[in-house]
Amino acid sequence: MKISMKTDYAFRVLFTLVEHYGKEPIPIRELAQRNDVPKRFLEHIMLEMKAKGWVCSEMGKQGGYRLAKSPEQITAGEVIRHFDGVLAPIGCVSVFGYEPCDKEPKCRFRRLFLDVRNHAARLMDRTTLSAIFAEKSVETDEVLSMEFVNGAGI
Amino acid sequence: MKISMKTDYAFRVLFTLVEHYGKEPIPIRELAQRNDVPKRFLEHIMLEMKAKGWVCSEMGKQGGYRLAKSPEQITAGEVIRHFDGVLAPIGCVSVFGYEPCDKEPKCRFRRLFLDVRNHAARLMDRTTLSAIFAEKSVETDEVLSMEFVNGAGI
DNA sequence: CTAAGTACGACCTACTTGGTCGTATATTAA
DNA sequence: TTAATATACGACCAAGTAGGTCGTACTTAG
Repeated sequence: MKISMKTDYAFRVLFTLVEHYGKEPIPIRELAQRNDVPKRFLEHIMLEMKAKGWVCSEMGKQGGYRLAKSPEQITAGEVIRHFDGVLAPIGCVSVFGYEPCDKEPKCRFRRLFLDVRNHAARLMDRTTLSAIFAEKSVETDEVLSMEFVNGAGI
Repeated sequence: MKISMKTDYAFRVLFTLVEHYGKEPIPIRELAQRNDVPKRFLEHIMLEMKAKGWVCSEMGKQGGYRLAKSPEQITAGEVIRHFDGVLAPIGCVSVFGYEPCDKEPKCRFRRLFLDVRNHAARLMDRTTLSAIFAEKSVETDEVLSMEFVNGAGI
């Protein structure tokens, strides 16, 4: 269930670009340094993001990357779905990667997994980069202790 | 985000055992056949489930597996968490596998991922085998079309 | 004793993750 | 015009995981 490093790196860099939205392009070298991402690896990630239309590039000296659309137009859902694929726990509750369920037992989970998936999808797809950016970090301790009370450790 | 084959297989077999709860033990051979699971692979899965206390075994001829507790006492959450590990999308929102976040950008996601994780955890941990078993399969078409309208394909 | 079970560690293959490297191409400042 | 600094992009690669298979020892009913 964990998100991949690619998604993680992509988000880090996107935030730097959000912060810098409207200004001059930032070279990969700097994006990599500031976010502690391996530079050569980041090259590939940037190309993917460019193909997705989230960022655009300028070549040559003084070149680099900038956001291609406003931060309100990029959702967390898009990014995660691109780098980590389909979010649904099992195929038969996925819309994108739908696979009919032959096995009866599998289908018993539809309701449960569908709930999980729908909630995740709704949240992820409604949350834009600017919304996340504007948000304050949650206090770690508060959240953890709350969960321990519930006993619902994951 | 997909669940592993192990989890899938485990659930299939658990349901067969739920159906047969209170009767004579079922040999792996039959569990494998009925649920279309590779027999030799299932052996390992059954051992893990036995170690978890979900099933118990009887050796020798006429032996096999049966449920070790009542279907109300086994939750979907336990099973998934055992076979697929921590459910949290990122470390810093996990209670079990907590890892402090050094990177600022990562923390921006706390609220979003925490919501997703908490909802998933609550659902999974509250849903017992008997609850899933009692439930009717949802109509496939209904659900899919609903989702297409929302445009929230995952 | 034998047939039919479980128990369990060793092994294996294909795929995925998380990268690195070389090199071609574009842009600009001197 | 050339050196410096960018992006572009395919090839490669090491380690880990997923999803198994196999051999074999042990257990029990009939």
